[in-house]
Formats: sequence, C-alpha cells, structure tokens
Amino acid sequence: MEKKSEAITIYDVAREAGVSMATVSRVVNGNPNVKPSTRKKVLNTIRELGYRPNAVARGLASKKTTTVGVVIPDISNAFYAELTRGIEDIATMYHYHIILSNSDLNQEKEYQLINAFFEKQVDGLLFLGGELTNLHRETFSASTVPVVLAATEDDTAQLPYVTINQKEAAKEATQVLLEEGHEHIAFIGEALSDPVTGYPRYSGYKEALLEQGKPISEKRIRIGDGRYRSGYQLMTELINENPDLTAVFATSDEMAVGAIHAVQDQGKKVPTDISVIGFNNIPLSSQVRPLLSTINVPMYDIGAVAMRLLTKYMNQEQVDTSQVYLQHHIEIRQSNRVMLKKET
Amino acid sequence: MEKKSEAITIYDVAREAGVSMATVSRVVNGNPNVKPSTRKKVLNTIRELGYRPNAVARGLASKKTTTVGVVIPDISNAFYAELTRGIEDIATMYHYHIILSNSDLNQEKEYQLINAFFEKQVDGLLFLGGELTNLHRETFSASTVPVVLAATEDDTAQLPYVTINQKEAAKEATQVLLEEGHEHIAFIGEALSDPVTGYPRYSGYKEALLEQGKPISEKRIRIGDGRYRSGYQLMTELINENPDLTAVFATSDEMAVGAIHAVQDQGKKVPTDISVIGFNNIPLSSQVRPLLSTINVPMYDIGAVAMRLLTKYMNQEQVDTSQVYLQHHIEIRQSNRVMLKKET
DNA sequence: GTGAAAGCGCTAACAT
DNA sequence: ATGTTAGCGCTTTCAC
Repeated sequence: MEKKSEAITIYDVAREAGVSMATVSRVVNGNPNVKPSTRKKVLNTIRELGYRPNAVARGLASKKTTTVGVVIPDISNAFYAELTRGIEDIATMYHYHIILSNSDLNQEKEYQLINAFFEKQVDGLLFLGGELTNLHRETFSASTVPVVLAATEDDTAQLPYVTINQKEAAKEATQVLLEEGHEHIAFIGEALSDPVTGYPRYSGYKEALLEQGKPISEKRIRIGDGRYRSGYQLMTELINENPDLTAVFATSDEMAVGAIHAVQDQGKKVPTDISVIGFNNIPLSSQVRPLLSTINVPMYDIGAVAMRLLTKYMNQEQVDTSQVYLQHHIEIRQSNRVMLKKET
Repeated sequence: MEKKSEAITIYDVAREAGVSMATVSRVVNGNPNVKPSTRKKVLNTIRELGYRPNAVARGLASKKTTTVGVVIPDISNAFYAELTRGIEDIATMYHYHIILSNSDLNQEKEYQLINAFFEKQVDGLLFLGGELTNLHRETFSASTVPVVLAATEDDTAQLPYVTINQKEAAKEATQVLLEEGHEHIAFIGEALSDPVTGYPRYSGYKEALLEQGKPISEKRIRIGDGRYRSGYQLMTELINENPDLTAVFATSDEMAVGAIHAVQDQGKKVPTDISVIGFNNIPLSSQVRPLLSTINVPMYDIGAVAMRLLTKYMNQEQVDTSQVYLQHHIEIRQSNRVMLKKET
C-alpha cells in the first residue's frame, strides 16, 4: 500500500507501463479499442502504483461530473429523508453522486444553493419543496443543466416534476370521514402559501365538504407547522371551541398524532368519539396506538422516479411524460371508524 | 439574463473588462490587491455577462474542492438524518458542500464509497456508523485527506472521532431500572458485532447488573435490528417466556416503543407492570403514550462537532482533543416507574 | 490499436 | 496594482 506522498497521475502510469496517457485513459474508461495484452499490462501497473483517477480533472476535461445537486427543505424531516433515500439509491444505480443541502424553505437560500450547485457543474439538479418563484425559473432556464422537481409541481413553467395529486388525496381523506357520517369535520393544515402541503390540501378538504353540501366553518380550520406540538395544541383548541366535533383531518402525520393525544388528554377516545386521519404515512403513523389512518404518499418512489427522470434528461434520452403523478391511496387503520358499508 | 449558450469563462470577463485573467481571478476571490476602480469595473462586467466561476476548474487548479464526503449507514433513519443535519449546518457555515451516500453498513459498499470520495478529491471525509476494519484504516491512511468518525469510535487506530460513551449510557439506563427495584430486567439489543449500538451497550447493561449482584440470564436477552417491529416481536417472546419480567431496556427508541405496544397487547401496563427505557431520544419517543424514558443522545451535536473538527483538520488548525465524547443523559419520562428516592 | 498534442477554466507563482 | 505564464490531471480529436 502506497504511503502518503504526491498523488499518482495518469502520466505516471503511462510512463511506468510504457504506453501513452491516451491508452491509460482508454483502459480506465473501458474503451474497447485496446489490445487485451496492453490492457492487462496497464491494469497491472495501475494496481501496483495504486493509481486513482482524479475526478475533478476528468470533470474539467469531459464536462461531466457525475454529480447531481439536491436542494431539500430539511433532511431531518422524516418525509424528506425517505425521499432522499429514493433519490440516492437510483443515483447510485446510475453512478451518480449527490450533493445535498437544506434550504429550510427559505427562498434566498434556495436561490443561493441552486447557483452554488451550478458553479459546481452538477450534471443535473433535483429541487424539492418550496414554492417556485420567477427568480427560480429564470435561474433554471439560464442554465443548460436539467432540473427535475420532486414532491413539488409547477404549473406556469414547463419544468418536469414528480409528485402526487395533493388535492385529490386530501379530498379522499375528507370523503372517508364524510362517509362515516360526521357533521363536523375539522381541518388542521399547513401554511396555505405552501404550494405542496398548504393550499392544495386545503382545497381538497373544502371541495369534499362542498360536494356533500356541508358548511365550511372557520371555527373548524386551523393552520399549524406540520409538527407534533402544533397538532396537539391546535386540536386542544378545536375541541374546546367545538364541543360537537367528531372528526379531524390533519395534513401531516405528526400533527395527526398530536391531535390524537390532545383528544385523549381531553378525556375522549379515538376513534370512538373523534376520528382522525393524517397525511404522508411516515413510520410514526404505524408506531402509535391507535394506529393512524392516513394518506399513503410513496415518498421513496417520488425520489426514485424523480432521479430516474433526471438521468433520462442527463443522457438526452427520450422522455414521454415529464410531469408524473404517482399513485397515493388511503391507508385505513384504527384512528377512524370503520365504514359500515365495508361490511357488505 | 443570458440565454443558454456557451458558458462564459474568466477569459471572456477579462477581455470584456480590459484586464487580465489574473485580475478577474483576484476580484472573484476577494484578493485585496486590486484597485477599487478596476474591481468595480470587473464586477460590472461579471454581472453583465452573467459570469459564474467554474468550481471544477478552480478545484483542479487550487487542489481544493470545498466538498466533504459523508458515508452514512442510512439517511432514512431518524438518528442519522438528524446527525446529518448537524453536519450540513456546520458545513454550510464554513462554506463546504456535502456529498452524501448510504452504506447500509455494508463494508464492501463503505469501502467503495470512501474510494469514490477520494477520487472526487473531497477535502475531508466524515465516516459514520459501521465497524472499522483494517481495510478501512489502510484506505484512510493511504490518503492525505483528513477523516473524522462520527457516532463511531476507533480504539486501535488514531482516527479522530466524536461520539458518546455508549457503555456508560447503557449502564445508566440499566441502573435507573435497578434502582426501581426490579429483579428481572430484560435487554433488547442490536447485533453485538456493531461497535456502536451492539457490544458496548450490551456490556453496559451487563456491568450494571453485575455490580448489583443480579444474575444475567440468556432468557432475558434478545437481539433485534433496531426497528419497531423487532422490538414488538422480541418483547412478546420475552413476556411469554418470562412471566416474572418487570422491566426492559432496549437499545433503540423504536424497539422500545415496539416493546411498549407488545406489553400493552399482552394486557399489561407500562410502567405499572413493566418499565421500559429506550435509547437515542428520537422525536418518536416524545410522540407516543406513555412518553418514552430514554437516553438522550445529542445527535445533531455529534454531527456538528464532528464537522467542526473536520474543518480544523482541513485548515491545518491546531486541535487539542481529537477524540471527543459528548455528554449524554437519561431523560426520564413516563415509561418507567418514578423512583421513590426522588420524593425526598 | 496507439500516440501526440491541444485544450477544459482556473489559480498561483513570478514579473513588472 | 496588474499582467504573463505555467501548470492542475484528464479527455479527446486527429494522425499514424
């Protein structure tokens, strides 16, 4: 094993093996135009010298870095962590590496990150989360680097994305509750300005109620931050202000679980007194009692499919659908009442 | 805004601004040796042309990539996700980017990743998780790139690391249980071969029992995979085979929560009938009922401190302690009985 | 099948 | 304060 010294370059290998740099380059890159015997010879001296190609030099010469940038709101959030796993697995499969940075949904930071990644000459960019402004779009289109949005959509521009239909999913959750016969269904959502978790889910909730001719009341609507604490708090308020409440739909599992505990702390039972449905189906939802009924979002798949899509763009492959909606479904567990209809 | 075309280089800026490349390079890098007026001129044409420095070329010329590699077992695991957040925050603070890859604790994969990161010319490497073999050590020492271990330790080699004292922590958890007066305390651990979550925690458990003269019985020891399911399953077995069991220490919060539910499903109560204590203090532990008593591991800090330490090595700064143990503490909540002593 | 040589876009002496 | 000039380590025509 070589000790710490000046790094071995392709030139050293060439000299040592008695061939040219070009030939060494060819065997390193698996170019078939090399006589087996010389290939073997080169491979041997590579091993002897402990030669390790310099990816930076290669990147400069070839204009490819086999690296993709990932802008993510917060890696410590279970939802994004799982999604990132999907991204990384597919990236590995296609021999790409991932540069990861948290944006905290801060537009200024997002903008900086995108630019920093472009400076690093990423071959592609995956953008997750935040709202897309014109500044984002301009930056994207000023570059030739392919960009794919994950768990985000973009109506205005033609950016490719992969996500689920947020509004439909929220609507379905609300409908399940409606079918149980509840008169009053509360909503614990997230900032309406958030184009992913905010408005679309709110409007799905609203639409479901409207279709059944149920009144929408501000009294039953609360906006939290998606975390457990806010779910707990908001649900406590909701119960106090709405004694007749029998169901709630929360747009995140953490908030839903917080809501369940709030219900219990008020001396009521889930689902006997109050039904609760969450959103995302993060591991937490099947690690609490009662098990949380929730919308299953294929987080891993969103990441995986988005990354796969990105590889197609990077390889200039033909892509048929650039805006893909993955299938969601409602996972009925124990936090809502069983539908009578089911018994037929 | 410039349209997609050939990228603007430092040379274009120099020509356009009527200065040399060196001068442009100086202003881009904030070198003070530039007359204010020419600096301004250069800055202007940079803006006009939409020039964006090419980090790859810079990396090749300067032999610095401002990138650090992170080898992590699994980003979708709450523990590592939080730790990664700590790493990333400090990295950003010091203007580094992070290349992230999952190893799944697979040694072959770890080895490949380390080499791939070296090829990418990372300025430093953060290694988390797995067991350190001689192959790892050789690879590390064959390179001049500084390496720091996070949440892992290394007794044999002189690699720097930041972690907590696993054995002590496990011992404390067991002692808390012991102080409650339990005769039989079960242990749900993880593969003993794991140098972080495995053997050290097991030996802490054992040592605590031994010190109190309590017998150690195989009947009360189970090895799981750290996840909820295995905690549930193993606890179910434990209860069936040990009717006299009144306490359990699990080396992960997920397993501990699984254990709690197993207890409940057997018609017993936590902590009245059985006390349970977990390990890590991931968010889950304060999102279940009863709230889980657990060992608090400063995950974020481990990542942050490790990254900070790495920056010191990368800048060749003086470092006083290269092996740091962060403080852990036991977080008593509701899954174990309150100690009578406390009432005095 | 193999080699020579011209870059890739930038930094870092070294001059001036 | 600014310019000139070598590289950095590799890929990639283009010859042979």
